Amino acid sequence: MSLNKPSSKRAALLDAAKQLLWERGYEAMSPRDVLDRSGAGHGALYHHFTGKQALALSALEEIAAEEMHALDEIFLGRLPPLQRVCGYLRRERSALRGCRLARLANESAIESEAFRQPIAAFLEHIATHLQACLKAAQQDGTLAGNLDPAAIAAALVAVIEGGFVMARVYWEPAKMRLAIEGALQLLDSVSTEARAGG
Amino acid sequence: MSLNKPSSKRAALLDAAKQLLWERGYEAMSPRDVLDRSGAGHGALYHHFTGKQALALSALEEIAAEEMHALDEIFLGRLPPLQRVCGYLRRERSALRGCRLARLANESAIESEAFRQPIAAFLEHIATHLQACLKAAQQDGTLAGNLDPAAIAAALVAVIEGGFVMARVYWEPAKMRLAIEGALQLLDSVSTEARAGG
DNA sequence: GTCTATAGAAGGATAGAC
DNA sequence: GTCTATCCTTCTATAGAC
Repeated sequence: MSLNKPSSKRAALLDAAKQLLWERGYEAMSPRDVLDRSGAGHGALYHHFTGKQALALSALEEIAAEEMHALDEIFLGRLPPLQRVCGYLRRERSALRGCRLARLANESAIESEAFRQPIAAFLEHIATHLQACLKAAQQDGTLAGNLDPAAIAAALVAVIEGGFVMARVYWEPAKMRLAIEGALQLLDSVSTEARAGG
Repeated sequence: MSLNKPSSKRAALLDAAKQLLWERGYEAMSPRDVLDRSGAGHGALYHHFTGKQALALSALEEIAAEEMHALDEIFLGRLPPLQRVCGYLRRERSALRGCRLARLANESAIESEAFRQPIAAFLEHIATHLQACLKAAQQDGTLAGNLDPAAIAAALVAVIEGGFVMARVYWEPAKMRLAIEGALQLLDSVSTEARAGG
């Protein structure tokens, strides 16, 4: 407690903001909510950050870093490229909670470049991984060569993000799984690998 | 002006609400905004509706009806089934504005069944049309028979909704088009029709 | 049916003590 | 660095006149 550790409340504020951004989004996250959950007082917030916006931005950047790191782990490994794609698509997700980053796509704050940046970087990170796998699959002959890897990667990212939207609109996680299943069937049809299950 | 038309402000309120729901979403749409835009006074709103929620719900239902009707027109006609699917996917959209209905997926109000209903009905309407086309295509032999129409339809809906999200996150309408292009390439690869341009 | 006046609560931030 | 006290604005709704 009396260790020489500066700003113990700063981390608590960031943690609370990260949770609330996922649960409620940016506009619906009030400074009061953050304070209650973090246990910090009003002063701490405005000492460490210029305001709600700056706090949210720092939180967003941490979230993006965490998620991109998690992605790297999924795409690591020596599996055949299309199986890595499949592994990403089948990844366990809490569909009803929505995408931790892209859930903010429809907030008015998204019109700010600074706010958009970490979210776009995250989507781009997914697309880059997918595209690399698709190219590798084309080179080793397991994926049809006439497809555009960038376009297919974008479509797959859209299936994931759209799947989150569907799960929430129907309030049924299975809807997201169904959409992903459809994407896998299409992908399977254009691949020449032995079927691995699905 | 002096015609015997009851509640002229009711329609104005609904119109304003329909616009604002698209532009800002539910929580960010304040009664004040609606009044300013509609030209109605405070009293008119609370006379015709019990409050903001009821107004938004009525507006949502009108929006869903309009959009479903527009869908019916797109899927009408005598084109081959896969070309109708293609026509829907290529439909002109204002990507940066987001989906008029599903843009509300991440508002906390979505947890209410009544709020969800018109939005889910809209997505279901799209999926139903798509699924019918895919089944027809399988029957006339232009689509691979091993695919599950329900899953493919869900995947295509997800591509559209996810495409909207991507366009807004990147603030680049082309991102949505790229995702749709990827879906079309996949669909094209599992169809046996002569290429119609892709 | 429509308006103005008003109200209680919450949002977001500043000032200044400790 | 952290807290409490305070401030102004906006949100959503009610009351009651016209």
